[in-house]
Amino acid sequence: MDYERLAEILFPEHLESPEYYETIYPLRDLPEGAKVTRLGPSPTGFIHLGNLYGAFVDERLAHQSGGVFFLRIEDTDDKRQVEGAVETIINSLRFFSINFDEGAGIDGDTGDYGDYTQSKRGPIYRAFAKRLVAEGKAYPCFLTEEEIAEIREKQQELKVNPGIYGKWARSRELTLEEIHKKVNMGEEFVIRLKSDGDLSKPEDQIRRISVKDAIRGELSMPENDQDVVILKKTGIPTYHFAHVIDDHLMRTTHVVRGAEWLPSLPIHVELFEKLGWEPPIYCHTAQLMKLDEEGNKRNLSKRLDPELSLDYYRREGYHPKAVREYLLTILNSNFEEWRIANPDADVDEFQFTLEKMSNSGALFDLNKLNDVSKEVLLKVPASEIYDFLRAWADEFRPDDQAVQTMLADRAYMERVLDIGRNAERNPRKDHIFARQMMENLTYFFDETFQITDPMPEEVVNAGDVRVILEKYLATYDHSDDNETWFNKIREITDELGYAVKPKDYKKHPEDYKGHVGHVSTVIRVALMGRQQSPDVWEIQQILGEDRVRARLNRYLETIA
RNA sequence: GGCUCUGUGGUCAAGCGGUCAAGACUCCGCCCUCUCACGGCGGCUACCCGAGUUCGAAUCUCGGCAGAGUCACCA
Repeated sequence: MDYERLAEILFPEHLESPEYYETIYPLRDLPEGAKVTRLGPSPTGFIHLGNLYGAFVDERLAHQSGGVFFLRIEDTDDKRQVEGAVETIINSLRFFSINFDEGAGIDGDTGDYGDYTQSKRGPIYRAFAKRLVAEGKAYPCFLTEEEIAEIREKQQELKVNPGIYGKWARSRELTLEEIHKKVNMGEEFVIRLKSDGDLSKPEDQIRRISVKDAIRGELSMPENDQDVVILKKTGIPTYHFAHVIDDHLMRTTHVVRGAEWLPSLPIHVELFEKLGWEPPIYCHTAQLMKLDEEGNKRNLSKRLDPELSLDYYRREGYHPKAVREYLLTILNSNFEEWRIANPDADVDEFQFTLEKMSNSGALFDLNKLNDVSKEVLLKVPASEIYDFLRAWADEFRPDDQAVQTMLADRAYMERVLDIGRNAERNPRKDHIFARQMMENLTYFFDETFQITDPMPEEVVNAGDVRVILEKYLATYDHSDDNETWFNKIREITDELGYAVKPKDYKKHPEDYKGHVGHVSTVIRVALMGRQQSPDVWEIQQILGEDRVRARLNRYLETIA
């Protein structure tokens, strides 16, 4: 067979030579050890936690080593394009401080290794496919869908591996004349890799490939024997071919991708071999899992788990720093240790390593995220939290009157946010995510203040609610310091026959109507509408004297 | 079904032939305390199973089992 001739028949258009592309995309001039990584999302615009997890690995690898992190849009599947998706991807990741150095972008591409959108790289793929055909390493296949289905049925009957390979690859047998004729008649075809693999041999004679994965170590699996499609009948490459061509030409050093790609690794290895290139270092990450209804672990799925989309966390109002730190705790097992030793260090100072990555899929743990978030937010100044809440509210709650009024007075809100946080020891860790914070803090604002909790039973039974509030109001002096203020409560407590020390009450409940905690709770409920809150004195200082008196009076009126 | 990956408490995980098998989160109890939170102390709960190698196995080998992934002109 004259393969050169075949290549001309199949690719009659003018194409640059492979050597041309090698020249215009030279090796990158980067310092020793610098890593080049890439994110290759399909442009559906949908990003979930798993994508973020992977993107984070790419980003750290590149930026920790002084390398390059670029965005390549993998839109070779023409069926699922979504308008504005690229922009969404970039913005979503930027929100979490994951920024690209080059690649497809909003204002066109930046970087010298473009085009960064696969659908625009047609001639490049075709040039290399043509070369493969000319060397007898790839061939046109005219099998129709129906014929392939028949082959599969037959294979099932015979209980052999399905697919187009070896003797099943009928188009391999076609002569140049037959092909030429079919092409002239306008028959459609795909280009398939002509695999050298043979898995029908006795097991001990099957060649195994061995790949060193940066996360998983030595990987060993049977070689590829499938004549996979590299160019679809539309002339567009499949993922396998695009990956090999692009990552070679874009000089990617580390390919970070999910473990679901592991089974197709032999295909990629053979492709690199046939093209005569050195493959990049593969880093197959474990997949984030989720517990399904039956209690089984399962991969995160974009179709089944919309609540795990990045948008969910943005809507709830998780701070990006919190999500970032949480991800790091499941990404690198030694991160938590490091964080305890370096409580105030910037996350980026942590040396992320592939070796410390887990091979098994982690279950997403909301409890842990919340805990991490509390710690993270404690370190974020109130003014910054305010900015964050403001942005969150404007994006997700623009018409929510309650939320908007709570944020109207910046200085006031900042004081509210800081309550109990500046204690020299054991500061409060109340803040987790925006929605939770806003719901938590409603009692600071007259517009959203509501009495939701009942008065304590002990006091109600004794009929002392009114007298406690009246005495409290009578002795209230807004300028009292915390200690003076509480001593007054102790006096009222004692006068009315309640225990000043809760312990006394617990020891001899028959001697008292209740204890100082119950008395304070009456004030809490009247003032905050809740039985639980941070320090009352501190809250009062923020509310201001007028508001405090007004709320107490209003409560007395309602029970009059 | 073939191939591949994974298997330590409820969750995430240290561990690399000798440990009373770390730690974090959750849960429970106690302490601190005017409530809640914070903090402190303590507790429950784990090496998938079975052989083998070895003086000794969570760690090495083999065989099961379980979960996950993948077998497209999708990525």
